[in-house]
Amino acid sequence: MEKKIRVRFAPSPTGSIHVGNARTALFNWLIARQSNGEMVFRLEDTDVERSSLESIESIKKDMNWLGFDWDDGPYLQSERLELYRQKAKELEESGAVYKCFCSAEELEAKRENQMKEGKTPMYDGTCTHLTKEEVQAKVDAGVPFSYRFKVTEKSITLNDLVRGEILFDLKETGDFVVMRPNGYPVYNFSVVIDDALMGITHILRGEDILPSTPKQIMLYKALGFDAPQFGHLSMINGPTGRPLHKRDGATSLSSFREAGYVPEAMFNFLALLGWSPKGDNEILEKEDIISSFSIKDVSKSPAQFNYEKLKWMNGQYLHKKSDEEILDLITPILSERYSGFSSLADDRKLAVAKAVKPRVELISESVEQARVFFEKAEITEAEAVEMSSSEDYRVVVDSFKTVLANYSEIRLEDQKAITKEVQKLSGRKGKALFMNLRIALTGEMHGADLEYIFFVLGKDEMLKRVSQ
RNA sequence: GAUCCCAUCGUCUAGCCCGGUCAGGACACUGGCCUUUCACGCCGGCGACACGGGUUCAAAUCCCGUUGGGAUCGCCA
Repeated sequence: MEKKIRVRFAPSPTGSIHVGNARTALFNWLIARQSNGEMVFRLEDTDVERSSLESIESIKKDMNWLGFDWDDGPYLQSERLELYRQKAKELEESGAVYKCFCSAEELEAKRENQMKEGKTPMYDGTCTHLTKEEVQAKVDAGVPFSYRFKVTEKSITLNDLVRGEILFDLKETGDFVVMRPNGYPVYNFSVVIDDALMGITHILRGEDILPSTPKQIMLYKALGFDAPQFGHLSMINGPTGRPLHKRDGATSLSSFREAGYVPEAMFNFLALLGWSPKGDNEILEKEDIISSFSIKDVSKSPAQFNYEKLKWMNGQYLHKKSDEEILDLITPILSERYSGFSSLADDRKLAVAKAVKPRVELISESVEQARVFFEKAEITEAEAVEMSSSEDYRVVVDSFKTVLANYSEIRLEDQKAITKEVQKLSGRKGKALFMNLRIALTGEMHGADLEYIFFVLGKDEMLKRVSQ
């Protein structure tokens, strides 16, 4: 029987989740959920300088928002330091790693030199040749040291889940550090130990770490562990076609949440970033994505983050929502922006939601789309200006006032009858009737259905507006 | 410089493994329909196999090369 799939999401808590990481997390989560597997949540906080508690909270919040859950963790690497140190000692005993006394400055200088000479920068092996006595002497003298892994293999083959077989030439790979002098492990070391000990079977991650995968494979071997299955996902490009960068606009998950994107849309969009479903339909429910996702259908080439399409997709999800759901979403933003919103009766508020729904792709756009219900715009459009000074306009408005006098309360279904009466009284119909009414009431030539405008504005407000 | 990855409409992609369909879909753009306006929706249009060789009756698909883009080479992750 196949071993149960166990994946992990292991961000470093150095800020809010980036969409690229979110996509990676999603793919891992998907293969776990579709196979009754497990998800481990681990925080790679070995970089003391950049890690923060706030970041951890914001990551959890983002994950919850998207609907990712985990079965194990969160683990903090900073709490497992003893483990890494112990493993480093074991490797030293087996001869897989050795103490390196070179200082950061020396190494930096050497590296620059190698670059200048056009050579591949790699460790020159200075400390490999130290005798036991020399090592002991330096340790006694208190010279700080790191542990370096001795690369003996000439090449490594990786069978990548998305890229197939890859052969790495290790001739130019120098011995690399696994433990820093301060006792903290380097990424390559702690991931391997944690992934192995936590029983991770599949690792889907960005292709930016593809080049360090052979190092990790060597570490697995040296430590006596079986390596998991790796799958390297392509990078995500920004609108310029270059890797997505902060200057391209929003890149953190939280910024999308704050901009009014709904999690279903984000989830769907992220899934399509490199993966494509079998059929023609791209709007997919979470359950559909879970059941149909396959790592085999993941693209090898980079995907560009298409903000336009995300927005469209968000609109698709918004349009599918009930009026009540839309009302819940727009209430905070509209009550803040328009003082009149809160005092509206519930059925009027719902009418606003109904009117706004098909016209927005982003909840934030409801401010603009609902404006008509709270403010009359100045008539600026040339054609509107022209119409509003016509004889038709005066006649329609006068008739409208007359008809309105017979009403006290306006119900949603009254609009038809009212306009019918205005038509009879004014003798105007079609555009001359409806467009003039619209302009008189809203100041604009386009916007929500008159039905909703009549209902939400009510008699008094309409009278006020047409007299302006 | 070295190692590795990638290459189909403007963008994301299907098709490639097992050569033969007008190279299919989505966003964007655009024409029309629906609608008392706009929006939504529906129907259509525009638009791509990076280049060069080879194999073959036939190549987006198989092979070789070229070019272009990207990642990495760290005591960051």
